[in-house]
Amino acid sequence: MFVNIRDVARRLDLSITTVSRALDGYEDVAEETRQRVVLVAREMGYEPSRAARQLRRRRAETIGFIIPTTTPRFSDPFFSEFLAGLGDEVAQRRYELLISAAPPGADNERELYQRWVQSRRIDGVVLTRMRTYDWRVEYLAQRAVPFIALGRTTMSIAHPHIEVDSRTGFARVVAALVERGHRRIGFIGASPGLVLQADRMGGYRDGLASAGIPFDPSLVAEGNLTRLGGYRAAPGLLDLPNPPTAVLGVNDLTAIGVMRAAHERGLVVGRDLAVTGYDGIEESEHTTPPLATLNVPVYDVARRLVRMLLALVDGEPLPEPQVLLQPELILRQSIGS
Amino acid sequence: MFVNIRDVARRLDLSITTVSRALDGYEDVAEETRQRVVLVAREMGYEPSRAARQLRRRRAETIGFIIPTTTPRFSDPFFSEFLAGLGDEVAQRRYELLISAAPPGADNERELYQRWVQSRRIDGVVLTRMRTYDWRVEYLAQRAVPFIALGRTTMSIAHPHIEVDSRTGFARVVAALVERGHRRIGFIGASPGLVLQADRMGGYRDGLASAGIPFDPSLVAEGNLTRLGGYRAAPGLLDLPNPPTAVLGVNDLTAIGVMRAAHERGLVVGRDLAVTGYDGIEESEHTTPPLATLNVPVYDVARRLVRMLLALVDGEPLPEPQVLLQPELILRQSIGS
DNA sequence: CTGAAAGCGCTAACAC
DNA sequence: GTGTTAGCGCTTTCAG
Repeated sequence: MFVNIRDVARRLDLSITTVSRALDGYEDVAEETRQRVVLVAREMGYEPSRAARQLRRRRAETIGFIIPTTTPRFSDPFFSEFLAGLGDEVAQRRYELLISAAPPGADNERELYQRWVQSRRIDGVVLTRMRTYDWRVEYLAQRAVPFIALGRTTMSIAHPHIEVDSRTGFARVVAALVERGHRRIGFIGASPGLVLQADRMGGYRDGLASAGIPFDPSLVAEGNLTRLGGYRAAPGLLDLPNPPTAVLGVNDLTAIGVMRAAHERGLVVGRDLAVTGYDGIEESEHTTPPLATLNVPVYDVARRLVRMLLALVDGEPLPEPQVLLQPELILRQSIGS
Repeated sequence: MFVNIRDVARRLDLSITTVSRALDGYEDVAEETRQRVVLVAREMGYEPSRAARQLRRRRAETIGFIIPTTTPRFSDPFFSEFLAGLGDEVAQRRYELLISAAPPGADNERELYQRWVQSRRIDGVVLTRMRTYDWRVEYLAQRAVPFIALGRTTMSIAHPHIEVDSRTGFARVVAALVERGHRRIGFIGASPGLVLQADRMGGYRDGLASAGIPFDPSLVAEGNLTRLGGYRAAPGLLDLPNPPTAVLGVNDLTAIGVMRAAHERGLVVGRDLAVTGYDGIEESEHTTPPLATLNVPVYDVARRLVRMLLALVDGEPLPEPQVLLQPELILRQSIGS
């Protein structure tokens, strides 16, 4: 049913070696032969068996990514865009992308990584949502499995990564709000084990400090990076006797949940309450009112991560193993005009 | 560096055959031996090489799915949830999910499918966004590659699928709107080559007919299933001298785009204009105001599709090869109260 | 119940 | 330039 290299060789009256090399573009094949081979192979619809090739080459030509999920359904658009970036870059390099999902820190997650590594299923891994102590970094480093991270960890092991400077970003958001007259500014964060929480909360506090506003712990609540998390955490701030006039969501989804809660209380976002997010997901542009946010070029970052990772897989040194990017501040109506 | 079956066999002083069979749970291995093998294998962190196993078994233990993308970034939350469902079910069966993205109908898309099939990279395929004439169905059927579709085609080849009865759903939405006094009801659809467009538009017309409202082509516009598409198509209806009082979006994203356009015109959705969507994505619950929609149990449908597909891969006949589900009508404030 | 041996389809030394 | 050959690591007859 399937055409294999032998069939092609037979048809051309050549050895399978020559066919293999011709198709892989080796130099030591006569140009004319190469062309004939390529032509016939295409005509016969020949495509090398991935399994055989992987076995022989001892390379999976595949990289892995595990989507962090809390509920069984993941639905953070951030990851949709991230996945698209990974997928496109991987495809262009003729690699493949293996995807799975697991709750961060669960046994399940660990088993998945181990299985992928042990079964030589993947040549490298992309990590996101880094944790302050992250066993993945330790495990992969120790096993010498190439990996690249979106964000750094606070661990002693240095690892290649791209970091978006959300700390500075959040400080800038606070400054923008202060400039508009806000003094009571709240923050709805994420799980404290995440580096992003430490960073963004840090930026929030930096911003307050710069403006000479004392930090008030009652204006801080914890969400879980989802709309629902923001929606549920919001009352803790909005129903305060002396509620904040502005709320920073740790990401766009959280902010969207806050907007909904505000709306239900009859508050007009952008007039009675300023709300901001982070990530710059497409949805932020279409909320009512449009959401002010810090935009991260997720798609491009994902592509760049893949390029870095594949260089590592090929054993090439990275010219710039640790990249720092600035998010772009996008002011929209959710903070008034 | 990696443990292979030989290492395990040597350590146990057994043949690799026995190890292989013990781990695969064959009956003809002494229970005591089996236990020893399992124990030592686990201890050594042994996991069979996927490539070798695939080569020998002549099975990839992988199914493929290509996300339909128009822009380089896909961001329809429908597919996030769909992917999560596929991924979870596949993982549970110890299969793998291979993902890529391509614009529907592009050469690129065809090449991807062909490559996957020819390189024996996958054992089966999941299809979505079926087209009225769909070459994929023809190609896969002819190659005897197992596949399962979300939605039917209008082609002569019968194929296993799960269909959500969006036609009846849209008719019910129209009925709900008519009941609320609407007579001028618009529809923003998708590309005419899609079965979903024919179905949902059909349901819209059925609904009008039942209510005795004549069909008015000027109340129909074409989007592209994205927020932006809805946003851009909306003016064609909203800026009419005699604009509709209700608009059906072919999916939730389209509807969200319409809501934004309405908002920009100073219309209050739910009071001045009724808007409805389709899919029941999480976002629909958090829009301002929350969006009335037809909910599809995407996650569960995806899991079920995988179960059906794996049965096909195993050569089992499907007890129910063609499934029809009803979407759930969720009335929210976007159509008033 | 266990082991020897063949071979999945390919790539890469190594010869010629 | 091209061909011969030896595996990659596993599963699966087939003997015993």
